[in-house]
Amino acid sequence: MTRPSEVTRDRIMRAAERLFAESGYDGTSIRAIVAKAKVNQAAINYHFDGKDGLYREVLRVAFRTLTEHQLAHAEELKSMSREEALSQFVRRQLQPLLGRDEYSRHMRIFNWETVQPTTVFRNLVAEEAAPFLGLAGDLVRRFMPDADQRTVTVAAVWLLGQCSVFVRNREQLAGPPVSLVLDEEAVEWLSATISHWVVSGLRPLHTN
Amino acid sequence: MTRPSEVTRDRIMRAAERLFAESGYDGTSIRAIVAKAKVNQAAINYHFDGKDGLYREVLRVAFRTLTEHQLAHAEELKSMSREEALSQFVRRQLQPLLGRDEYSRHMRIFNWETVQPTTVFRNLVAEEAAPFLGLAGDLVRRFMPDADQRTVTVAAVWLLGQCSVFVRNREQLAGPPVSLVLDEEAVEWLSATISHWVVSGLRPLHTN
DNA sequence: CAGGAATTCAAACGACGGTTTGAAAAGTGG
DNA sequence: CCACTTTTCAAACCGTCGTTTGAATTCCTG
Repeated sequence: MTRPSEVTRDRIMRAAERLFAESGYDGTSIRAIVAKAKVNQAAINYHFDGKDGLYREVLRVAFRTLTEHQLAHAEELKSMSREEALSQFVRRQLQPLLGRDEYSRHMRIFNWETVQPTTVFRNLVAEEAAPFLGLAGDLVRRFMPDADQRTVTVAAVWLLGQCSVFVRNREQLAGPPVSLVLDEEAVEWLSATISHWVVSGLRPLHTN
Repeated sequence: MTRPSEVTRDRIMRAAERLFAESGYDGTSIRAIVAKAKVNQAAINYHFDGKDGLYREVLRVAFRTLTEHQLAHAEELKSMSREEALSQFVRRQLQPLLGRDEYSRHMRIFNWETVQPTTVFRNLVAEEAAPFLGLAGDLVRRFMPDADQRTVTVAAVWLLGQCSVFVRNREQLAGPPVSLVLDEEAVEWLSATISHWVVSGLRPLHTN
């Protein structure tokens, strides 16, 4: 309702999103957040009911913007050929490799959750991951129209894994012994290569 | 050299390995370790020079046993057909899906490191991951003998990613909306399916 | 078995974590 | 402009953390 209180709330959210992405929940102290946001220490408890509530909120908006961002292009994919659609999907998945934008920050927050998910995160996944996984499922379904549901679901996870291994281990892959360069050209090549492997891998399943 | 001190050292190592795997470095307190190991609190500082030193040691043996476990079967793979070798490799990668054995504990410790690697871990990877990645590279090389080095390296990472997505997200995949069952039969089927996709994906690269 | 080194132990230390407090300041509506 | 609510603030509180300490105990060796 009131304006001035919203700006501190926003300052906290911005700082928290960056710090949580950088160091995770445990690795980020309230004092670090308020220092970056230049607000008083008690402001977090006042506006978010403590660190938990703040994290919950950060996680919530990250999840929302991410799925919206993906599902917004779901329609476009349907008008393409299955190969082109899958290629576009892979390209979008590898996008975080490029920069330190909002998208890659959100991905990084989720990465912190993969080892030992918060209850908050578990619920978000159970509720909101279904449409996203369904999108991936629809993509692979076009390559295996006669496959059973389990195969399609596994194929969807499998597809996501091929992209996420590069996104997740970006920083390690950049160093030795792999020393992967990650400029726009390289990411484009990577997208094309992976897409090709995926398409080739899926196609024989229903032609054999 | 002296015997009795070795048993407390070992008790600490066992407890620490389990707790670090469960909750990560930050999430595991020295007091929790000594409680589980039933030793005095100061024992960790005496035997390992503090929490850092203990973690370093746990990480070291985990890495060693893991790579030894993999490289021990590297020779066997060479006598198989490329398809069979790759299938065996995938099967081995998916092994942690089954139980809470030592192998999956070690994998879990490494998973904690993927988001923000410790210096200790970075060094271990830089030093000792090369042979393991080389093994994966050799496997895919047999499917693309004429490919350049970058393509082979990326293919090796790509291969590992297809397995690790299931290992890493095991617990989440077990719940909704995926609800993946993970008994021996299911893991066997998963290995076969992924192997098939990988083989089909790689093969056309040099036949086209 | 004595002597010294190695190991165990309970207790405390200092630092840092999230949260609470109560008063001051700023904003808002009549 | 005044009463009232909302928001900010500095300080302190309380718990947990990793580490240190110095004495007690156990172990090994000559």
